[in-house]
Amino acid sequence: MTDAATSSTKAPSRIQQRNRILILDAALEVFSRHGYRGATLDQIAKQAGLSKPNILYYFGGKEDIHVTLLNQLMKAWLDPLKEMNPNGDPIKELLGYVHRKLDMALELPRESRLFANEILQGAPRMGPHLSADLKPLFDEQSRVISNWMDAGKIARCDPGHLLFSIWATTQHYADFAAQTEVLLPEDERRQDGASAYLDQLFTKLLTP
Amino acid sequence: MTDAATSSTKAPSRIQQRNRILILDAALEVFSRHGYRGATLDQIAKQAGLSKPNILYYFGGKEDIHVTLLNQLMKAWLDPLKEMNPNGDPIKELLGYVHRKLDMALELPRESRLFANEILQGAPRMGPHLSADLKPLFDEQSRVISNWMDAGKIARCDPGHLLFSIWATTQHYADFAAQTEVLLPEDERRQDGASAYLDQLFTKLLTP
DNA sequence: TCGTGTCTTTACCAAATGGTAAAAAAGTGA
DNA sequence: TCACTTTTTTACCATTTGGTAAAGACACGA
Repeated sequence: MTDAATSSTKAPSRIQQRNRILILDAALEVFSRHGYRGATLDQIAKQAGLSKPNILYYFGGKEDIHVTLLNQLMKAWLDPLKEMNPNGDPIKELLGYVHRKLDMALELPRESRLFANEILQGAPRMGPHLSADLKPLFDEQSRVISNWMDAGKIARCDPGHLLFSIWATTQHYADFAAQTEVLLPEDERRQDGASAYLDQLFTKLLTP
Repeated sequence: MTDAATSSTKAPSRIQQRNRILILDAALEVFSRHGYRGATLDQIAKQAGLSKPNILYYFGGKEDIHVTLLNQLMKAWLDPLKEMNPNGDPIKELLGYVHRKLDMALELPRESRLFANEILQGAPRMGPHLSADLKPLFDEQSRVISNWMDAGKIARCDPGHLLFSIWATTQHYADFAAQTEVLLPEDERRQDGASAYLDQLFTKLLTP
């Protein structure tokens, strides 16, 4: 057999599991910093502590690794949005989403940067995913928000742009960390600062 | 003389001016899409309609082109922030800044993406600039905003995070355009949508 | 302990990449 | 027109990059 990556046949061995995780973790680090074209297999190999040919034993190639990461990412990206409950308290639901997103950005900055890099480059490998997976969910949740507004439970605003602004403000703390770290003195950089501010921002917007 | 880029001696010829602009414009296109490492001189040369050695006649190298772009960018980036007038009407001044930033993002998306790429990668070439140029201005304007709050002219909130959220929401429309273009149907993608929404968002936040 | 399949390394490639040398071409002023 | 400078092209080069072939090393059940 030439490729351990083909999950077609049988269960992966202990070593396979460990090394695939090692590789994906290293690749996440490198891709999220340099983008697809800027990343090299040698960097990934070094970061993973494996040789380059060994990496190509587990994955079909550079693109294969990148695609695998992007697929994993898409799931983690959509889940918090799905958790919004149409029957819950609207403001609580939306603020809950804001905080979930912020926590994700702060805890998984590499994933956030990987996503940002892909979109920055025009989403060459994730365009289809966006249309097929994100778009329907986006439309659905936009309608949920719209209904809340129709019911007078939250102030009226554009639901789409509302979601954009939630994404923008939360992911900013991961994607632009290099900037915020320069601008905010270390003692002001605690999570609660951002958390409290975003709470205030969106509470004021949504309160009727 | 070996390098037309050395502005040391005398005024640049018509051809020099034209070609340097051609190259920088092409480089902006390529760097903003692929980041520093992902961009190649061949791409830039092709985009500029010049040969690679010809490009290296005008610039010392890949890094030189990139640094030149980054320096130009920093100026354009700081100017809108400088325009905030401490003696003007606070809400008007801040909303004005929001709109200036949004206009910039929509009119100069490549510049915005170049900046985003650089920060995403950890600001390896712009860190010093951030500390030396952006930080003082950031601190100064934070203080101006703080004073407005002390005077009771706008609602109290964290000035630093306020600026972050302005940057995040406005630049989102440039940096994540590939995403918004998928999510928003063409007829809803007009600038006024974003403009009106951001106006509402920050007006509500700042109104005491 | 042996054999069979799994994993890793060594030694390579062809193409791409940033960059250079030097000659040819094109301007330019007298 | 001629000398002189500026600009562009052609022909390279060393290194890096994604990827492969094949031989070794290793694990593990019989």
